[in-house]
Amino acid sequence: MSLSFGILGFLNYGPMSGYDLVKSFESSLQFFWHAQSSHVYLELKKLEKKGYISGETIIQSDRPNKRIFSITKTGKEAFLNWLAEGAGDEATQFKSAFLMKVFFSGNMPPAQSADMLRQFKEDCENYLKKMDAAPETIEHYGSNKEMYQIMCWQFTVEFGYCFIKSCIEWAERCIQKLESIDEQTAKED
Amino acid sequence: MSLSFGILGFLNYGPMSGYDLVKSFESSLQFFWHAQSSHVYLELKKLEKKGYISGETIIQSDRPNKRIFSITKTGKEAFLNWLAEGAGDEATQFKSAFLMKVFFSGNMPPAQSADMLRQFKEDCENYLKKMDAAPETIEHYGSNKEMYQIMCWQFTVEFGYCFIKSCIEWAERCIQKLESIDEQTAKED
DNA sequence: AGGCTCATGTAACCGGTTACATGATTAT
DNA sequence: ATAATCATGTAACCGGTTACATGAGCCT
Repeated sequence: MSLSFGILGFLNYGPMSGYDLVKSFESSLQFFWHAQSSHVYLELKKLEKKGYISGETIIQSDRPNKRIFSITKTGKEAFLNWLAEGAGDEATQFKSAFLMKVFFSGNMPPAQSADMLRQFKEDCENYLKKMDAAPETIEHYGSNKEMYQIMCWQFTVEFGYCFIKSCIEWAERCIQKLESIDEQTAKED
Repeated sequence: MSLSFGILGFLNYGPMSGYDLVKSFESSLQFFWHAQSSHVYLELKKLEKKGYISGETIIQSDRPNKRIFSITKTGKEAFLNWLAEGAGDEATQFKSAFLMKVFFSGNMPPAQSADMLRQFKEDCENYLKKMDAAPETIEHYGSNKEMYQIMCWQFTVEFGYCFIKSCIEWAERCIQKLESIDEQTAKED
């Protein structure tokens, strides 16, 4: 469901091909929504059937032909309705197989749990570095409307940034606690 | 996939029925993994077929009969292997339809975006309250082993706590920014 | 010659959700 | 009476993933 609204959202900025959409997802939403190209094309078909978008084939001589999709009036309405609905309870709910692993990690030696968390921390740090590499989203803006648009994008970036940072801090605290009980256990033996 | 490992994890603590499992999920993992009862029963069937668990029917006179499941040797192995695998890259990856909405919220008036975030903040605060209501997980522990087990559970609780708190702070910052541009826009008119 | 970008798809599968069905006992 | 708890499932569906297929042009 959400992928289709993501597609509508991008097409609302302007017409583009399935290929372009995949790129757009990769370069912006990828932090909290990964889109497989196969899935995008499938969803485009469904959206076209529903009349939310309309596709136009463009014949190219030097490159493969492509289909450019535009959002229709009904599509725009559906998208705007989805936005206006606001955040449901899914907002506070988030699934994580990793946390489930942490929950059950009492079943392996503390040292191993600590290793897992160290790996997690490292992954987070690498993620942070990747984010720092491309910070130049806001630089200058013309109208207020444009600034507002960019601001909303920036909100999600900030969220990701804070999230990852708090993950690292959390992992550090956990590791420390695990190390201290590992020492205790060693003494007891 | 992950639900089945969650089931194995609980059964590794001791035998229980499908109904008990649903309760266990609700009372502990529910923050980051919600399990539908229908799904649990389906998964139990699959796990039994695989030989990871074995069920025994218990006839009750005063209540409906039930099936108590125990983890088998191969099941235990599978579970331990899953744990030992460590956190994959899914750990840093997290999906959120809500953040997608925020990303696209430049398409509705700033005041409406602010409302959405206020709602989100409120939901988070309610969640926090619910968490505070049941903090008495750690009280006293016998052995170190037991303490370690509880510690791992506590890690996930702490994660949830920090996560929600940082969500609230983030939302506050966003709302403030939105309010300031809303004032500006009002002046321009 | 080999790999990258552009470009679009199909088929099988799977994990999970929603809706529905049943029915006894126990507590209010 | 009525609601809640105990207890287990089936069927339809859906969103998403994985693997696979194709093929031309461009850059090194």
